[in-house]
Amino acid sequence: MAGEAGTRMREAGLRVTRPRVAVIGALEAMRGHHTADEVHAHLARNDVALPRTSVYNSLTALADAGLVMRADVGRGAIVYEVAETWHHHFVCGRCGGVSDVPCLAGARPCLTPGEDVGAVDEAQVVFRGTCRRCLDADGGGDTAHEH
Amino acid sequence: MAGEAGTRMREAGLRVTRPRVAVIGALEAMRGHHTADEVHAHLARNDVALPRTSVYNSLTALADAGLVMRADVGRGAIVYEVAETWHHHFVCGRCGGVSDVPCLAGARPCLTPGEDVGAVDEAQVVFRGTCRRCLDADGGGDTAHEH
DNA sequence: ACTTATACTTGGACAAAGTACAAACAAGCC
DNA sequence: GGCTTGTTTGTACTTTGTCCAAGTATAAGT
Repeated sequence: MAGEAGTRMREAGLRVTRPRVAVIGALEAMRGHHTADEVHAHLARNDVALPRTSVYNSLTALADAGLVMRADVGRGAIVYEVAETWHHHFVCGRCGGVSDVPCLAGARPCLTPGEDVGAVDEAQVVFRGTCRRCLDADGGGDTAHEH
Repeated sequence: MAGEAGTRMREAGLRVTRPRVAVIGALEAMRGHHTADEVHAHLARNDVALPRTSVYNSLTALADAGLVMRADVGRGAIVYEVAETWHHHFVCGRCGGVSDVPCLAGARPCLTPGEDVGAVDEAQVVFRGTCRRCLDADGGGDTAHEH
């Protein structure tokens, strides 16, 4: 598992180092979306004492190499996850939870701007609203939007 | 102009206060996308000394009320602009510039997730890539993408 | 296996962006 | 004019992330 990640790193032109292996391992173990700090905490819990800076460095390197997916969902911090397929995110404004939304196209960029703005590498969509759980917990009473 | 903004605030159930009028006025005067700090600096330049906190408060209140548009383009800070029509953003990874991309649908939410995730209020799309100006300035030399 | 170049790590300090809180203030209603 | 309550304001603080310089270890060369 760690060896497999190492191979992918080497293929991406990255050196296989302890922090990177640890970080990608943590993301695989945690599943879902996590901030740099959450990765750091998870590692600390598992007796892998990496400096905060190293976690940031590793995440940046791995994300740039395409081994993990970086998503800014406007929750304050950027979240990372192991990259399988390209997808989008739904953010609940009430509980802050992030869930995946499969990308209809599957490939990047999955949308194109109507105009010529330059070279588009990717289009990230962030859906905002209230998740099903918060909706249910609330009884669905005050759903009075009037944009 | 300020009166007109005041009316809209009152309609949105907000009190019309000096900081809010000043902030919305600054955004109208500046046009384009600006961070809270840029608004603060603009006001300071025009002899309107608001505390940083008040700028944040006002922007948050105005954005929540729908009078200004909040966009997280992952440039570090959130940018605000006066809300006319719903649109998306293109962020240049080289120069950090933000440009508008008209929304094909025009109404919110302009996209829907394929799945049922809850109540979706809006879908914000962030296009990332290299803007035309940077592309031209570069001669298109090192454009080596290989996702 | 030994050596070497250099990519990477590490720690500490730093900067930016935003939030929390409590007291003072003022907008809107009577 | 006076009251109620939403806002403002200033300070302090937290969170998130970057910079730097010295040390370390990876991968390649011999």
